[in-house]
Amino acid sequence: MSKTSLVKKERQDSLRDKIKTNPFLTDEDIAAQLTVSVPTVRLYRLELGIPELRERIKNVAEDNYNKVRSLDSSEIVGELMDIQLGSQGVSVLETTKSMTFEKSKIVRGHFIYSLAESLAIAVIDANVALVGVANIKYKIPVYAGSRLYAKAQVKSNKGNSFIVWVNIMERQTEVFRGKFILVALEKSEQSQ
Amino acid sequence: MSKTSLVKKERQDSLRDKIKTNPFLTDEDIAAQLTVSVPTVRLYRLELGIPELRERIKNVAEDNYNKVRSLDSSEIVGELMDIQLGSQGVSVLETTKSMTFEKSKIVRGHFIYSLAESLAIAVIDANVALVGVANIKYKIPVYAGSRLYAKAQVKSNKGNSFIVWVNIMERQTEVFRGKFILVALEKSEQSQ
DNA sequence: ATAATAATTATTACCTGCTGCTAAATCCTG
DNA sequence: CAGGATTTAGCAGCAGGTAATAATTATTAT
Repeated sequence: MSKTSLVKKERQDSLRDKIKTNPFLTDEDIAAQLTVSVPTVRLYRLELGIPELRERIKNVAEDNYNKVRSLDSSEIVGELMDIQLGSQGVSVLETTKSMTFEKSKIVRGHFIYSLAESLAIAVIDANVALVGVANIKYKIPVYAGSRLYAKAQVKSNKGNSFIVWVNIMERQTEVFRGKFILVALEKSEQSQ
Repeated sequence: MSKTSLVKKERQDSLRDKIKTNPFLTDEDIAAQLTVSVPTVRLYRLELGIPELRERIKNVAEDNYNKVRSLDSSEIVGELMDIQLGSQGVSVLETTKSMTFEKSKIVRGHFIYSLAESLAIAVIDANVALVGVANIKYKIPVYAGSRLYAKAQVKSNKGNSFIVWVNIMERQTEVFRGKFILVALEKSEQSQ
């Protein structure tokens, strides 16, 4: 209400912003940026319910730990349930809110694609395989919380070229189907 | 060389594993799991060059901070450079090591697909759009560190259905091309 | 069996980035 | 100038360590 309150509010907003854009700042860093003392920063955080640096870092780490596993660096997206190299395979993905479009709550296509693509690659009996061509169809939208079953079948194999069909089901409904033409760069140990 | 050395090595391997699968363990937790003392765990970490819990958490957080922005919850994969709704758009993605297959160091297709798909969706003049069909071709492999330019063009628009072509270039070379058939669930504010 | 060596454990001082608390100083407004 | 709001200072204590030293406990070769 008073002039001071406005200044305070502005500073608190600024603090919130700074931490949002960079959660790796110590109270000391923030104090310097806002030109207030460290105790004031702590007071502000307390008032705003913003946790300390280490908590924030931990939150970022935890938030992303599973996500990243599910999409970034793991060798396969989803969980491999069953596989017969060179023939067929099954994998499963539990969809979550973080995979959806905010507006529509529908799971982004690339998560479904990734499930299919990585299964197609896994099912090939080769050390290194790349997708050359993919023809895919999303048949019905998928919402967060669905459990997606992907089934891949190797349809043909001529030399280094493989054709793999992948169908993704949610319960009894097919939500996706795709044909992948893959190229093996290296055959499996078996044949080396 | 000695029997003890083997025990030690096994324990150190086990420690490495445990931390790899769960970097959120304190030395105390680890000590309990290995049934050794806390100082031993510290000694092992020192010998193996594994940093302390807080460092590890920070690394996970930092590693993923940008990635997640680039692939999970952001509305678009890559950075949108230019867009004319309903007509065309350009986005850019810097590829990193974490996007590659470990063995071949080639960028996983789904990152490229995601760049293309999200640009195709962004370029449509609709609030909510979904991919129905995609026909895509990966022309040459992409390695970590490449800067990928994606260009999307809306080729046709009949009712709620759109056809968008996306080409992805690395320098002067086309690495990917795809045709997306999209369906708009809701038209943009403009037409509402 | 025993000295030598490796491996493990204990102990202590110190560090960062805090929390929680109390108290003092400063600012602003009426 | 009183009086509340706001800011700052100062201190004890905490988690999860580092770094260093010393003591204890295997293990092994001889």
